[in-house]
Amino acid sequence: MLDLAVLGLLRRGPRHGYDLKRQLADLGFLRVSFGALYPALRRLEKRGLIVALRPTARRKSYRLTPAGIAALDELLARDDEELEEDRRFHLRLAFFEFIEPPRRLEILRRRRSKLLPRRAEAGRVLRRTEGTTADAYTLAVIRHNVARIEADIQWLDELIALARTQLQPNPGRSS
Amino acid sequence: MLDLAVLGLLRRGPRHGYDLKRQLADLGFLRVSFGALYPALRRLEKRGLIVALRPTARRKSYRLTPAGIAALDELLARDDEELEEDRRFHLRLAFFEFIEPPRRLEILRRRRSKLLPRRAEAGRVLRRTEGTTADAYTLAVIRHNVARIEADIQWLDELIALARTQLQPNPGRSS
DNA sequence: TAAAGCATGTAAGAGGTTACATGATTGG
DNA sequence: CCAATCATGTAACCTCTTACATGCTTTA
Repeated sequence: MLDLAVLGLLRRGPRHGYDLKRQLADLGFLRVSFGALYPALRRLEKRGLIVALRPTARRKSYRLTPAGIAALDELLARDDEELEEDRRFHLRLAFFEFIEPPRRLEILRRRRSKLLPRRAEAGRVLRRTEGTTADAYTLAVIRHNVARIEADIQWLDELIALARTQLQPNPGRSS
Repeated sequence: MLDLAVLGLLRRGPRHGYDLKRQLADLGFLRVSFGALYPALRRLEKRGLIVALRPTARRKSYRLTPAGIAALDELLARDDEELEEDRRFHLRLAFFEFIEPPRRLEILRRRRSKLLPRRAEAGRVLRRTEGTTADAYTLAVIRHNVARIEADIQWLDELIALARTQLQPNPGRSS
């Protein structure tokens, strides 16, 4: 999770630890402490996925190695996860620029197929709750859950359509 | 995090571990493994917050103790968190039925004040990206981020209005 | 009665948080 | 020059995931 985030950010260009933490927070859904970040950078460096640029200065910037790029590609392609589904998906989304169009389509479709049963379950919960004496507040929360999943599915449909056009931008012509 | 979720679910009535895992998954944003859940139950039992009902049967159901209710109240009231902001908020929302109306209003307003700078930052990212040669895809993702935060803020405003009416349901009368 | 699902649990290892320690740089 | 912020790092502790082990209950 953190590895994926760090490799993805470094793919955009060299960064130092302090800066990475800031950008991680800017993603909105991934905050991390220095006690997690610095050891993670050491691990990645030891595995040869990143290298420190100026080890002697005040700041220690890191750059992705070819092996790091390959590792990022592998992490972005993988999708067997059970836990942390939502976060991983949003993280992939943040780094979609580094994913090939055909793979994007796969990821979006898989995500859609995971949201469908959730919408069904959320709908069941809503119908079940509407029959009880739950207060207006609890109902609003449940309704919002349904609406949010619904909106996400619709948005996914738009992205899937867009991804399909990007698959063959100009049929009949080259480039 | 897990403690809060378990205590909240048990506040609705006695449950056993296997069932708790299912209901946790039904919340949509919190999946947990048995290797985390069962030790967590033991910890909570050792702290006197929950008690096992029928320790000899196949199923081991737990019930909240008065100390458990107090601990839940304390966890729901607390809001100093930096990490896991979004998840904790959604968890609180799921257990809003156990929070006093005045406290609800506090929580919603605090959440709102945390989303505002995020919207600002997301907007900056969008304007910055629109000026570059980013592909339609990346742009759609960024636009969606802005739209999602915007929708969340609007929804919060509705909930805040609702919470205010619940504060004094019938002004002028008692109960 | 065999298979599938229910249900609880433990051990090893990975990774995270919190708290602490340290020093450089910038702004008042 | 002093305070605040930038910046990196370590150690203790805790919790989670993964993998494994075990036994009960329902269904075909």
